[in-house]
Amino acid sequence: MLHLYDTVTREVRELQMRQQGKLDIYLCGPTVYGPPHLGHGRATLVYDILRRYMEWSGVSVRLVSNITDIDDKIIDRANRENRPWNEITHKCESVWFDAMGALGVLRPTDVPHATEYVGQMVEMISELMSRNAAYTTDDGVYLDVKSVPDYGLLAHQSLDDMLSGGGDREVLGAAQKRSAADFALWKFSKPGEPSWPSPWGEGRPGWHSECVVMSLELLGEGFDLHCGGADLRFPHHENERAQAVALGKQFARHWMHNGFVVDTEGEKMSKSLGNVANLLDLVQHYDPRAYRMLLLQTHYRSPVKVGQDNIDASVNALAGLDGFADRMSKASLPSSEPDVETIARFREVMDNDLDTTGAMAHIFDAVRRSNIAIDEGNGGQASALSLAVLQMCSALGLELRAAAEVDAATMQRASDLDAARAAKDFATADVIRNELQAAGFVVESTKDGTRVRRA
RNA sequence: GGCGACGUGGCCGAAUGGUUAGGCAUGGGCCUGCAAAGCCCCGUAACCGGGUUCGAUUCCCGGCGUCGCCUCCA
Repeated sequence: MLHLYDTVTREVRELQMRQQGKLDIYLCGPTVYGPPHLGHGRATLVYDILRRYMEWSGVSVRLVSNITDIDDKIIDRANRENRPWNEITHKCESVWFDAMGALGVLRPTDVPHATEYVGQMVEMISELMSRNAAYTTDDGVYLDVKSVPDYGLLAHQSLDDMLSGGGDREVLGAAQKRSAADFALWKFSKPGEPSWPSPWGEGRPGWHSECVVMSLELLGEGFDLHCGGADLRFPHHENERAQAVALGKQFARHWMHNGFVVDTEGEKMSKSLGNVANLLDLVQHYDPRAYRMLLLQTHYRSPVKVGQDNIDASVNALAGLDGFADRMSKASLPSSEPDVETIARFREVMDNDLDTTGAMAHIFDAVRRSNIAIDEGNGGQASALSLAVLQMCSALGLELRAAAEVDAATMQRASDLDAARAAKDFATADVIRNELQAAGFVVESTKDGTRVRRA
């Protein structure tokens, strides 16, 4: 049984499912107005790991993750570049899914777009109006947060405390708001801006309204888990929840938030600080699995520093694992089942708040035990352990790669090398090895012959 | 100002009131004709000051430092 830290209760507790064996998750997706950055990558990777682990555990997962394809930022960019706004959103969405594909992130089971749910959003806002929880101003429709008694549940701060602070922050929106914490449900459009009809005037939905409508629409009341980056905890998730409460509806029953990606100085990467690193660069310059590896070796709630050293270490660790997969695939081991105890222990570790760092330690341990078994000629043990390793990695979305088959000519040179060694003609053997290495191969001579693979 | 997190060996990064995290890097060894791969070993880690305790990196208090949230943000 998976136990997860819950942002509301601030404790690790069992993740309960409305329906046994079925997990319904809502993950806040991207606003498509620019390229994905490392932070987006972390969030999607963390929940991809959760999803894969649950599915591997036999749970059927429905993962709804939206695309916010109407937003002020999109309009700003369209104006700036003098392009149609939906050309930008289409382009960015396709870049997004390409990047996620490269990272090995499974496509969500549902990808609702905000623009497809505007009608339902208008209905929801009408309901809020009729319940006296919303009001109009010159520039839009706002939720009256005073109508939500436990507003601040996720922020862990009372409304008064939140309003008293803030320092140098500017309260955005209308001066006409009843309270500074009130937020826009509907924004009236200016001429030329994309807009939809509503009883209050032409406009577009507010960000917080999209997710509450789409999550309730697709998953229904009291769905199992709502997740996203820690920066969405407040105000976004707080405000989604506030709307649901004001509607008299039960919202998510468990809240999960992942930690930030920080730069080498330890500061959060954010667009406003300008220290974001583009995810596309990472995916292009490194084995994309390295990012998953790095995240697996960090707890999902801790900040993670992504830098050259870190990525390099992950690349090297991955190379070790791939080398192991390669060794096992060529060792002609007897067939067997994955080692039961090793798998059981893995579950135990993972069920404790997705302890992937512990799980990785456990996997490395199984690799070592498997290597020892093969060195000792215990093929059955080696096979059971290596199958367990592959299964555990796969449960985390980490696909190990045995080296690709090499061409026949190279295989012939490897045989030549072995022949030379057998004849104790080491000079020739060294020449052949140098030749193969120069051609970019890793050459490993063992009792069972020489293994050649691409570096 | 309010709320919260964190400060671990060269780097990254966990758990934990007392006995090995793990990865990467470095060094030594075994194996090997030499390599590579694999395995083994070493590293005398816990920001500072008090306190609780037989015993604290782990709990409490205080300090210092870093970071996050308090309506752009994964």
